Amino acid sequence: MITQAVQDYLKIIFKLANNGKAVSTNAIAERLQISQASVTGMIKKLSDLKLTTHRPYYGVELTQTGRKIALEIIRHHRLLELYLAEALGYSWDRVHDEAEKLEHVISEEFEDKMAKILGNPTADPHGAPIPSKDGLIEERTLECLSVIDAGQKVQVKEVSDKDPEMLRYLGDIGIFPDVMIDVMEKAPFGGPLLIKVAGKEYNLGERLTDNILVSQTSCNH
Amino acid sequence: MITQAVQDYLKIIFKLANNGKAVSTNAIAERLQISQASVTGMIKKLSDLKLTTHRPYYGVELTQTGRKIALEIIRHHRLLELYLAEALGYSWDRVHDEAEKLEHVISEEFEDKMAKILGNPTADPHGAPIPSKDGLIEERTLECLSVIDAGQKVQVKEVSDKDPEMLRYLGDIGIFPDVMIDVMEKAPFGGPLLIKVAGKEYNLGERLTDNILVSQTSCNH
DNA sequence: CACATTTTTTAGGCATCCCTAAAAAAATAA
DNA sequence: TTATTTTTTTAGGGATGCCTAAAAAATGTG
Repeated sequence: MITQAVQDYLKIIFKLANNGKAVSTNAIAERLQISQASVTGMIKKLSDLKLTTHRPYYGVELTQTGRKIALEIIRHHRLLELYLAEALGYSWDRVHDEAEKLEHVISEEFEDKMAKILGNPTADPHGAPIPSKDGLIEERTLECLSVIDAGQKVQVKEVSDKDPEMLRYLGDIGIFPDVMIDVMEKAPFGGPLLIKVAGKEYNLGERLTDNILVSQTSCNH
Repeated sequence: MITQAVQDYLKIIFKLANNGKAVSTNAIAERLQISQASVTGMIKKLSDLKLTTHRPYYGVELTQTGRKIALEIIRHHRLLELYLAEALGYSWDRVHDEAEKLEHVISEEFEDKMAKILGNPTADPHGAPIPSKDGLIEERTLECLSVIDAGQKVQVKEVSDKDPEMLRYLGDIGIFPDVMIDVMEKAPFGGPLLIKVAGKEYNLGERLTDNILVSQTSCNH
């Protein structure tokens, strides 16, 4: 039985793995805010279910099946975020928590109907790619705004959906996916970044710029 | 903590109580398809939580708080059914199962947004009344179509949402809430009812007519 | 290499909510 | 009233998924 807990583990393992790296049980525990011992137990179960492989003191990796399920949940989540924003009028800082609960219970039919109504979208309101129905996800190599040098012009591709307060601020200053940003100045030692968006200048701290993913090649979306 | 199991118990107790009658643990067990012993245990817990009162061998009743929660869940369910039908294009035989899962996880905000989009509706696609936000539900005294005598003209008010196959058949022959039905003949001993809907005649068995609620005073809806 | 630190696992428990089987209480019938 | 039947409860367990505390394995340091 694929319980909600199992789904959450698979999802987090997928996200932490990034490009297929093995994930420490430690990292999983921290992301899920549970004890390390609990993770050990669950990982054993997941591996019995052939959803993960585990080499102790090395890390956890998803199997083909585990990855498929993870992507299904992520598809649910991101479609839901977009649907909540578009169809129900949610502000983009409130979609994450609602989607987090709904993603585990909606049916295939619900998923398909949302996708159809939204025109088979490829990105959620925060710019994150929506996996396709058959488990493919766009791989992109984006950079944090925090590592961009002064004088560069970049395009916002994605922002973190975790912190509602941050999202509200970003919305206030007009930072959304696809928006162009001029990096004017960069203070040393992780100091703030002076940027220009839509003609206005702002100083952004590192906690913010770490959560904004951009591409320098302003490839058209 | 109001778990999903608790919500399900409260909802079923409310439905079985009908007009505030005490409900046997037995009846709850049957409706929830679980053992009687399990119900006894849960009822003890619900009563500890002050959500029900229980007099052994007499029955279970909801407290004020228990009733409030039950109506909240029922409101969620019925709003969801209507939303799924109206906004997502679900057929009316498929909304129940989906709503059954979603009702436990949607937020107040989701509830409010659906209600607003739907124009604060008062009935779900099967005609069942939607409780108001503050926990009031329309009380009506309807009759089963199965008890109506030949020669009567009645208005459909509500049909059971439990059996998808039945709903598809009812839809096929044009029986929906608000539709008028002429009862032409009534065979004795629970025999079929000959009815006329929209100019066409059909023989309906008791299993069907027991699940169609009508009013004789064709009060305008 | 031996010791300390970090990371992970094992051991033992707890809460929830379900189960079966047996006992007890109430209702019904002879 | 006594026996039978029905209904409900008690007793004892199981699965899931979390916990803390202690043990074990790997890694880093002098």
